[in-house]
Amino acid sequence: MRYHKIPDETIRRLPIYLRELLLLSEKGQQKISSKLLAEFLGFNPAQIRKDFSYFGGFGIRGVGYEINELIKNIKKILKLNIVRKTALVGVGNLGSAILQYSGFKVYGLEIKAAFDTSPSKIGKVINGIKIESVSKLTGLKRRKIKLAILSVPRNAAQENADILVNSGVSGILNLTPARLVMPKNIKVITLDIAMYLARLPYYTL
Amino acid sequence: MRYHKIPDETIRRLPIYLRELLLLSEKGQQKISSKLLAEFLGFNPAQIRKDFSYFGGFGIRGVGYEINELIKNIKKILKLNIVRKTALVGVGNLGSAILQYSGFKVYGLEIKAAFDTSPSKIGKVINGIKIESVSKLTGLKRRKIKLAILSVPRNAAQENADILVNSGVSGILNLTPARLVMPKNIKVITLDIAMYLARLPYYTL
DNA sequence: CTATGTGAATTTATTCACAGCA
DNA sequence: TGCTGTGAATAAATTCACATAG
Repeated sequence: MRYHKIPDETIRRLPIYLRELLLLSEKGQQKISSKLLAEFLGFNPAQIRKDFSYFGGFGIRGVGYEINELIKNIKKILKLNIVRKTALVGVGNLGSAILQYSGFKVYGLEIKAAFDTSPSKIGKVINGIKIESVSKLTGLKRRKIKLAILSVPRNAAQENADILVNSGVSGILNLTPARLVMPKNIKVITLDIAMYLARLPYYTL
Repeated sequence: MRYHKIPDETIRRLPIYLRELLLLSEKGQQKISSKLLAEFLGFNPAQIRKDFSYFGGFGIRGVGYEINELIKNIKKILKLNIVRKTALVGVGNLGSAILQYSGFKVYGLEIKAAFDTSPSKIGKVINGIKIESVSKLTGLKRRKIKLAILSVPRNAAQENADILVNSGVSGILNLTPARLVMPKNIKVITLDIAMYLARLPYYTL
């Protein structure tokens, strides 16, 4: 295979494939074709094959893909082949829902620390995680936590993001509606739930 | 302007513009140029102008855009110019966080009803909304609620989505990791938080 | 024969560059 | 002059179509 820059869209789809494959694996499936996987996901089979081909291709011609092998490969690409420790900053309504959310596990993501400013929350334990003061954020470097979920109020977002970066965090899932200004070696993915709901009326009403 | 199919990507960006413009308006700003708005959002100015041009263009040459006018126009395009009533199905951790989330208001979205199966939750009031039995979902048609947020367990997702469609809902924000099979006049936007976090390690670790 | 892997073709989205209007 | 609106150019992503390997 010749050199190709890997499209961002391909990376965006990998976790979708992974989720479906994990489900199939759980059901005891061993093999899958691009055609069938595409049908399950509503994608085009060529797109699936092309996505995998950027990484060398994981299939067997005439046969298809071995599901567990494919899972291993995608996890490796996404660097999810080892457990990734994550910190949560801001244990409000959304934050505490996230602390209790079980959907991260399948991806090898584990929330290992939670922080808040409110004295009434500090010390409380949610889902086995003791809430710490945000002043303890600097300890993330020592604890080798490189990922963070930010769910503080909007006006505290930039400030806390800055602290996270200073504490060695290099990837932030920003659940606030704030635009974060960050050094460009830091990856920020912003996810404002309201913005998704706001697109629905256009299509349907 | 000649006829153009409006790109989905344009629609995806409109709520981003709207959010920023609302913020600027709040701060008392009156006018904005595509150049400045682009700078705020990290976009290309031509893209912003082109996005607006699909709808006829809202600016004044040599001057820029009148912020409040632009807000009005975007809201109209997104059909957010009147309050859109939304139902929440599934009042678990995530669901109750959403019931208490204040970020929908700026878009004219209001959660007006919440449903769950659990007898221990039915009748409870969260943020002014009384939780009803899912058996009451059929009443959505009468109550003219056309949008829904689905945050039930994965294995209950399809079933509840079907009920929603039968109750007249035409747009669903699917917060479960389930693939929903729906008639194609129903718009589903799926948002699995874990999938966003799962992309971070690729970029940064 | 079957289903992958991949150049080529096509479609879609972004950016350029400038005409046109306040 | 200054900034919009927009065709044209470019870039990116998707899909086709087929050679190739099992």
